[in-house]
Amino acid sequence: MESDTRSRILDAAENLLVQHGLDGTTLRMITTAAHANLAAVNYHFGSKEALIEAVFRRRLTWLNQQRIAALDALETEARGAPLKPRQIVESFFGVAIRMAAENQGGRTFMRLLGRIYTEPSEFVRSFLAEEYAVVIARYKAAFFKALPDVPQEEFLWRFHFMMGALSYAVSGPDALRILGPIDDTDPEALYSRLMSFLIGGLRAPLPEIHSQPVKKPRAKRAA
Amino acid sequence: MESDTRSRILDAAENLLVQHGLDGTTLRMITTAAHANLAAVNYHFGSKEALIEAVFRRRLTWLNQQRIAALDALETEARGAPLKPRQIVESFFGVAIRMAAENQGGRTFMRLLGRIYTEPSEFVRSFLAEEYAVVIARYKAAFFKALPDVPQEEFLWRFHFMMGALSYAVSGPDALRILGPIDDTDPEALYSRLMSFLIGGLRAPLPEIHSQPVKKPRAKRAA
DNA sequence: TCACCATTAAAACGTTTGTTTGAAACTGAC
DNA sequence: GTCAGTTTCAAACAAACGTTTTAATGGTGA
Repeated sequence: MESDTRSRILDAAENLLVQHGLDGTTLRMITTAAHANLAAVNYHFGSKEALIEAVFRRRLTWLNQQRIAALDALETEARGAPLKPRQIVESFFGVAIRMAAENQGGRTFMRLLGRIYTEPSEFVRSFLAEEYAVVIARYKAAFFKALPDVPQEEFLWRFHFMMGALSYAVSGPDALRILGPIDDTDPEALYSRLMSFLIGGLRAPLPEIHSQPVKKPRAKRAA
Repeated sequence: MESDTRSRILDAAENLLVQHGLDGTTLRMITTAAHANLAAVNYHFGSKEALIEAVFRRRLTWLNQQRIAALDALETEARGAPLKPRQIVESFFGVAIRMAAENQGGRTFMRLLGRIYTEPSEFVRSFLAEEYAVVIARYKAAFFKALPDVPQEEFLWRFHFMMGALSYAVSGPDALRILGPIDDTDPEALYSRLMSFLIGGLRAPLPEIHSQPVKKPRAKRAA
């Protein structure tokens, strides 16, 4: 019988981590919220770091599997033909947005993931890189096949920018309050808005890089 | 004579905060790095929170003043005519990117700012909102004048997405390593890349929001 | 030289941190 | 009912935290 104390702790930790950060969240806060004993964390997970890793792995593995499955489906349907850039972007970011929209837990996790992504903590990056490795490779390949004339580097940068936009998109009402009163209660609208923005950014004309010789004098459409 | 212990502490804190976060950075780490006594922080700033606030205010006020000055210059030149959306975006984000490109301190600060922006800590948001209030109002107005048919809400969301992209753009090599080896040593190239992306996202067709009645059945160019 | 002020220094303050301990409580199998 | 194995519990651990205190230091004007 899978102890449900374990998952109560995971849920509580997820909620508190997104609210107070990695170091700001204490084991006592977590165990109190989970109605568990303080020692339960070290018993079930071994250490605080191990708990944090478990919080991320629990949903991130599933998320990236969904992404790969989505890409598989697209590629099967395409029968070897290159995918449209829009399809690729939608499958990658759509899974994330959908996860954030479906239930409160997914929403919390996506916020947490967006926050953690830029955290330079070494133990975080080690398992993040591990979790992302295969999915990034797959999407990189799909993209290069779709747009062979767009330099890999250019795509990676845009992908990176898109991750930033996604992170802020799910960051919750806290960050938004700085800009003034905005309604963020409609996940469907958020999905549409973010997708428009991402596709627009992705298809923007390639920049002219002045630091090194540019092949074509005129900027051209990327997609 | 302005104590230079004070500014040594500010510099050290800036560097350590971006690396370890707000709670992960201790006063002992800061004072050691600044070659100052532990008590110096409480003497010069009063508390750890006050120090953090000083770290942000030192550069953020200047940054937003630059933004307002840039907008002033544009509007003077336009003589009452609406600005181009591209000009507005370039003046807002260009200042930031330029700050990150000019020296190591500016680069560190922009990374720190991008990280802190989504932090739901109350004391952080209170002075962040205060610092951003006027500049946001000015840019909101300029934008509404430039694109009167684009709903305010739509613009705010896109602005928010753009902030996310900027945050990740300056987030440094740490986050990038997840995507694989990318060269981020060229600030000029980064500027061009981000600008292309932002303008592309900004000018994307308005999304169709299905949750509520949409005025126009066909998506139209936002700019 | 003296007194005055701002700054630095070392030491200690009470809390809180993650972790460990050893006993108690519970579980299912025989 | 007993016993092994798992899980929970209260209590304590050393270490590190932000802050405070008190004394020493260094320079400036009278």
